[in-house]
Amino acid sequence: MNAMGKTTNQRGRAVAEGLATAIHEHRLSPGMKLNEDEVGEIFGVSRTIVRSALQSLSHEHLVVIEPNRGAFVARPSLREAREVFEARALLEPRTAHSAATRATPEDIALLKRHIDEEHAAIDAGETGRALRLSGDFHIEIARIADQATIAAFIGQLVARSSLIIALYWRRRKATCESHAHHALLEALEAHDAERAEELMTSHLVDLVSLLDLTEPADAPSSLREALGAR
Amino acid sequence: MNAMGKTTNQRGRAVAEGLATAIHEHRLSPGMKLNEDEVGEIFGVSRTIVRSALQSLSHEHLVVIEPNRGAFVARPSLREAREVFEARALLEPRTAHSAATRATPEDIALLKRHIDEEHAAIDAGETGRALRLSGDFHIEIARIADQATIAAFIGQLVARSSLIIALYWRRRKATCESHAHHALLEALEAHDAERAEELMTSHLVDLVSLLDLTEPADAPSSLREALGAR
DNA sequence: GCGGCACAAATCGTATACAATCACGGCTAC
DNA sequence: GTAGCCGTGATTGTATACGATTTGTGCCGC
Repeated sequence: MNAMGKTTNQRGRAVAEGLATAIHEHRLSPGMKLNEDEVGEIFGVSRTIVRSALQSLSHEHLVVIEPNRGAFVARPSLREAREVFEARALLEPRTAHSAATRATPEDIALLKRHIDEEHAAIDAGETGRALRLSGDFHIEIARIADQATIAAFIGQLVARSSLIIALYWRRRKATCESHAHHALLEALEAHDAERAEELMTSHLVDLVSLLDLTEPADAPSSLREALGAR
Repeated sequence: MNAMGKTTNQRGRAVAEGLATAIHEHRLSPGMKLNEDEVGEIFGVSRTIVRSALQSLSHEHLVVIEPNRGAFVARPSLREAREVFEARALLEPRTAHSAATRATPEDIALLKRHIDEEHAAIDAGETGRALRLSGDFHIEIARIADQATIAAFIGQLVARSSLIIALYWRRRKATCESHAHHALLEALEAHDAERAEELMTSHLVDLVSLLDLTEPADAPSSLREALGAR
């Protein structure tokens, strides 16, 4: 998730990424409790490592740690949800602009493969994986823009978006945004920076429009489900 | 530092903030080694806590943890320095715009007090404290904009800017930016969002112009100084 | 005298043990 | 029958101990 070369904490990082991926793929739902012993046993590490991973994720707002109560998958509030997408609207269009001017043929090829994978996942009914790949597409664009700092922010926002989608998605239809990604790809390939910026803006608007950011997302029900689903 | 309600890790958070403040005030210089035992002894906590704090700071890019070597105060590269200010240029003007539309009389009063403190610190020759307050001014504006997510990003960028200033500041003259802060305050008070946005943009440009982002900041010399200064 | 190797000291990485806190159950009293 | 209390179990918070890795030093050979 973190774009920087954080070589530290080999194992802790692995656990954090494992959990993060599970969250991205909606296999861990918002509100779920993350028991330290249990997570440790699953990943074959000690609580020390798990603790480090959880704190790391807490710093990315994917996990909330309540003192003496434990770690839970975060449940972004309505307000937080709006803020995250406002931040994305501020960062990503400009980043797409930069990416369009810098994208190399290799970058384009990579993005193409990415979209193909996305389609394959959708066709295979792996909605979780499709969702994660969909997010990775945005992160990849940020990487192409060659702005590690902004890319890191976008990475975090995309990750949080996954939680927001889990909570506030209107209907259960699959990600219908692959067309938008394809259009973006074309703009990048043509080095049409203005168009890429506009496409990204409208893509994000579309995404938000698929969310229901008016009511506070049935708090208890989802929680019970999640806990019961273990 | 972190705008969110991170109630976790009471003590670890305290150590992290202690170290962060020291970094902001340039009492800890880039490259300095942060020995776990030593820090633990200073703050009266175990290595466990120190470790947690250091990892937290590493996540904010204020310290770099090299595997099996330890934690060091980060030394932002030239490239990273440019990126940080590009990110600020992307985030802060728009944030100042929002802040101008939302600022309450209380907010204005708070900012005024802030500027006064800043001046007082400068007059008293406490350049470290002045520098920190100068950064806090930007964070306060982000807070007024009422966008916690973006404010958190700006907070991190401001913190990193402190390290960048420590490394790349051209001459040793004190922060001459208080005038810019005053002008910003007036724009906010007048709810002149456009002007606030422009002022923030030019303020950041001015800031960068005071840095020397052309040469890679004498790496060894500064490091030796820092380590020797302990 | 200089380069390279081996050993020793220091420091980090991880696991484990213990203490503190919280959640849940049953119990009693009203 | 219900509300409140207390004990027990489970889970987190912190410290410490031990193993792994690195860095510095001294010795040996060249």
